[in-house]
Amino acid sequence: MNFYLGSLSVSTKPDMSDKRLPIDVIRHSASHVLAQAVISFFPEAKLGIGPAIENGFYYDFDLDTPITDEMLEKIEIKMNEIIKEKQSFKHFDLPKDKAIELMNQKNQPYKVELINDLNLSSYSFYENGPFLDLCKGPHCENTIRIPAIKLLTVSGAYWRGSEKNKMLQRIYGTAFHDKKALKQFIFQQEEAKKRDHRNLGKQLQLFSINDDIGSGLILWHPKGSRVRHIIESYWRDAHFDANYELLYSPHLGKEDLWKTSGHLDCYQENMYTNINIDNQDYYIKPMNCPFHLMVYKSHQHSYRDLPVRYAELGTVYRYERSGVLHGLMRVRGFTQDDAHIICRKDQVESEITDVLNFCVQILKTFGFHDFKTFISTRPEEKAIGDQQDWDMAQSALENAVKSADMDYEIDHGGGAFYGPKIDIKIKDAIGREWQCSTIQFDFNLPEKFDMSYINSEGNKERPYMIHRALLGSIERFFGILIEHYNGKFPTWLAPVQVQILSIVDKFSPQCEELQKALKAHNIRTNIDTSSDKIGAKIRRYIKEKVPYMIIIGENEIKTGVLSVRKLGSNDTIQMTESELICQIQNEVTHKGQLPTKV
RNA sequence: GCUCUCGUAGCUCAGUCGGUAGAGCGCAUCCAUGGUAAGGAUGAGGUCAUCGGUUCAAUCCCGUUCGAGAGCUCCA
Repeated sequence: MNFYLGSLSVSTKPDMSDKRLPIDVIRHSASHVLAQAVISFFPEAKLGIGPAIENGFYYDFDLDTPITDEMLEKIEIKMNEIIKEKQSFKHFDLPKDKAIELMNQKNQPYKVELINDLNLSSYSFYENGPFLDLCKGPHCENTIRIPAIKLLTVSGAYWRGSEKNKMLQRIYGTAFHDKKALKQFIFQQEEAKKRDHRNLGKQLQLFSINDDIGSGLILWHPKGSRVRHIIESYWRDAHFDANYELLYSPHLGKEDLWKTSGHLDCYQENMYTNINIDNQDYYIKPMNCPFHLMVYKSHQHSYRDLPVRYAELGTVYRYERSGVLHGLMRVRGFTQDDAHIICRKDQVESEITDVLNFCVQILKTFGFHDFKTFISTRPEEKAIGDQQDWDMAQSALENAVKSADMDYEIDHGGGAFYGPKIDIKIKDAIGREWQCSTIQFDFNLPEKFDMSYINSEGNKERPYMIHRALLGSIERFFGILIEHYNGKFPTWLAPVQVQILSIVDKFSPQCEELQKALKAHNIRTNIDTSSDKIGAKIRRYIKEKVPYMIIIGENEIKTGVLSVRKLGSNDTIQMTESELICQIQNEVTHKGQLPTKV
């Protein structure tokens, strides 16, 4: 819960003898200075909360005047003045009634609300200079110990995170131990901005989103489609190798199907409205599960048939509120790399282990090597399935993670009502974490769809069901890949692998000949025989981030040796056609290339 | 959905304190045939997102709708 006094989340005691205070203490102190600066400009501002957060701090204000970017600059200047004044942070406690009296006197209704709700025996306050705040602390001894600050953005935030409450203005800022660390942080932010998949998607002509088509609906351009096709081909081959069967299922289904599955009860707010066909209501699918289960149910299964592994690149549509849409990362129509494993109890653990290893294999192929796993267990309230099944499933998940030798954390009570799960987070080239993969037990759907198999005694038995997605959504994963590689796709993924450049346009026939030869080896090649100078052409394909450029001129034609320029290198390497083909094929076979260092 | 900010050529962006607009890249044509990050010239392209209001006059001011961005909330 993030709506308490931010200070409550700071548990570290400051050690004043240590020159390096905990970063949260510095940031939290900086948030007080921020509030102090804002109050100095707007004495009427009502204070919300001001905690330290992962990459900095914020403070919420109820203030009628909108805070502009220029104002933000002024506030930051003021903050630096306050810091230089070396104001001491003084701490004192008050009983509840006195605390409320003090905050009423300061005209701070939100603080009064917090005091009332916290219900403690005494309330802690911090004071520095003219500024006073309800706060558990701890703080720096004085403001000069806040070494480097920067204000970042202003945005809206609901009081206590609830849409029902008033929207306050939130100022985000950050603080670091020294100017160098602050600079590094700003550099990282800028780096993230530079490799924003929305910009790269436009520059590299990978995809677009068209207003006339609709928000959150992706148009895959030829180059993006090419990359997607490569991803999907690899994915399909890998799934066949791992003994999955691949399915295709329709994009909509009758109302009764979604009633049975429970989606109309539990998920309707994310589903698009009904389509009436021949007096029957149909719904566009937000998930693939019911279709896969229907395939399972299309005939009777023996215990000998299990496990059944059905996978599909299934395109689903979900209503997402307009404000949450974001490039490829959050869309309204997307393709899940979905699978459902239906198995016997005695197969559960090995299935989970296999899925986990398979998942790691696939993620590594795409250049991700840093993983964190989270096991979410049975929620306290309303969960279906008996405790034995939950225990069995949870230990299967834990054993699988252990045997894969992966670090994991347990999120107690964090599972869905229908079963426990493992989520896997991957770290990208600039240290950001993304959750793509999820492996979930489902004790619900087998019940609802009355799934069964015939056991060795000839009796009907309920199978176990595991739902999993490895890349998550192809759209989102593509967005993450673009940013991970900064648009410089490794050779096996690059939409164009080789760009052939002629020095002079009269060498076109030789270029075409080479292209034909490379194409015969499944190498994706384009030719530029335009009348631009070679320097201009090289510049163009560096910007297009093509892995290989081959320059064809008089010398090459005479010697029969190719001049090859690799992306990221300013030198040309001489190699024969077969050497080049061999090198590219080698990269394509091995995959898994890491992004270049930032 | 909510708060704030924004919407000018295919792209990135100037600009007009109210008198219907400009650059660079890209595109087209021509000249140039040049060896490793931009050769030169000419030209085409815009109801200044939409609808309405104020005004002699709106791209600019006010309001509406649509869309985008940063957040909140939610989530793959």
